[in-house]
Amino acid sequence: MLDPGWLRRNFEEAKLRLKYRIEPKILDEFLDTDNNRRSAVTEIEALKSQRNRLSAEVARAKRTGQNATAAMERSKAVGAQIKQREDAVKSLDAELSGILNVIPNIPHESTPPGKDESGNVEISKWGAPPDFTFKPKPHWDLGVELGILDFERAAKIAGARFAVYRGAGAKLERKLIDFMLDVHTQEHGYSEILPPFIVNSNSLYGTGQLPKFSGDLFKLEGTDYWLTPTAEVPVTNLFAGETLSAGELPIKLTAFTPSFRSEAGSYGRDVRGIIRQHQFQKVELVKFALPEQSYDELESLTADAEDILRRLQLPYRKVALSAGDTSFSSAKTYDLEVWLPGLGQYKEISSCSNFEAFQARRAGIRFRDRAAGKSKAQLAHTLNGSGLAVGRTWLAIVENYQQADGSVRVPEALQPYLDAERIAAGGRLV
RNA sequence: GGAGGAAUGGCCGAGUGGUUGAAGGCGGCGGUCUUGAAAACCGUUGGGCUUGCAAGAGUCCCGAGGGUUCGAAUCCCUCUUCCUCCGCCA
Repeated sequence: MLDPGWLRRNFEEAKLRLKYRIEPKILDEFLDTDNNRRSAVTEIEALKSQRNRLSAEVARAKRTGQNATAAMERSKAVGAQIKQREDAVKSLDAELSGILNVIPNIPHESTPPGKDESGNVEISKWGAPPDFTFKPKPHWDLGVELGILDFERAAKIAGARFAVYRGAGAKLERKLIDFMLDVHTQEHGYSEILPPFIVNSNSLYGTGQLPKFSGDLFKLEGTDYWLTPTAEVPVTNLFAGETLSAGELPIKLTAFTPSFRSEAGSYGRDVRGIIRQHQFQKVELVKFALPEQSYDELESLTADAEDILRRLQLPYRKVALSAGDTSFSSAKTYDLEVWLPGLGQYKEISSCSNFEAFQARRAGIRFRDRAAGKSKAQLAHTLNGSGLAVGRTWLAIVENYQQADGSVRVPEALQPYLDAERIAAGGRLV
């Protein structure tokens, strides 16, 4: 959520900077509703002030044994007026937050202009797509042939967009999680969190998935529980409603969780293989930072995610998303895209964003800088990025490291984890 | 799942309808004293919103949301969380 006061005072600037993200009409609605609300609030507070004075008068009269009937009558009348106006304020409040809830974050000045992915800017490229002496297979063929991936049985027990990993395939997924967590905790200075995989509405509201994107989520029937769509939700909300001290920032957390997404509206997209699933595993990086340091922290967070790709020797590129392609709550986002030989294209494997105070304002994440003599709590900046999406890393390895004989070489960095050099026919680790 | 109990400011803890945004203590900050520190003493010490150039003024907040009342931290209802006991369970 944007700061309504800032939006009011910088209205024209906001309109300009949000031009790729939202209809200007919505911002006009904001201004109207905000004006109406504020005049209603001013009016109601004047009435309340009057009532408080009358109540004090009653108290004084009763204490000295005088008749208080007149003041009580007047106070009662004022009370009736307040009640009436309160309903108006309540509905204006609801209207205003309804509007604020659909206004996306203001793009950072370094975010490229553009209304969709055509405005994205490639920042860098690392590694080269492997040169195959044979026609590389997509993982949905190779994985099934190796017996490490089973879609048919997954469809039987759950449905489309689910996969069963078997043998070396299951172990590869599990060890990738270990590897990523180890690198982030031991080399990059993150603390590991194992959060609930189920969250409540309030948490989803705090990070911005609700109220606008409920259709993308799985809700547990008859409860206020939702399957978490990303570890961003439980981990960012870890400090919801808390005031941190400036000295402990930045706080760097990493978490493994499965992520559950309904993928409503993505029918026909990435239908083959495990690129887009209802459940996928992910190692997430989350940071809480001081406002003045958050853009440096975005660079280092992105570098931490890139480091996993480099250690696995997977070719990738780094892309700055355009204003229109950046997600709702983010002010700036880098996507890391890994090369997939089966698809013959780069595909998103990590999305690293700085949300500035957009999530912190909703979730109530503050910090206080006592040392600097500033005792007033300010909103922290929140950031996150995948470090990495495990399922997509799995398939990137299978496709990039495939051999002419149909086996898959294990990346050097993972060999100690898998205690093997190759995934051979029949899904055997050798 | 059943039966009880609890929730007050950074922390502990008073407060059962009328200057209580909230006693007292601890902690924090500033000061006096001291070569310095400690102790002692004095002072100070939450946040949101509205309004105002500002100083200030107003309003709301005692787990959350409703209600009763001229007036609610105090009374009533619903919910949440925590604790104890019983049941079940990895």
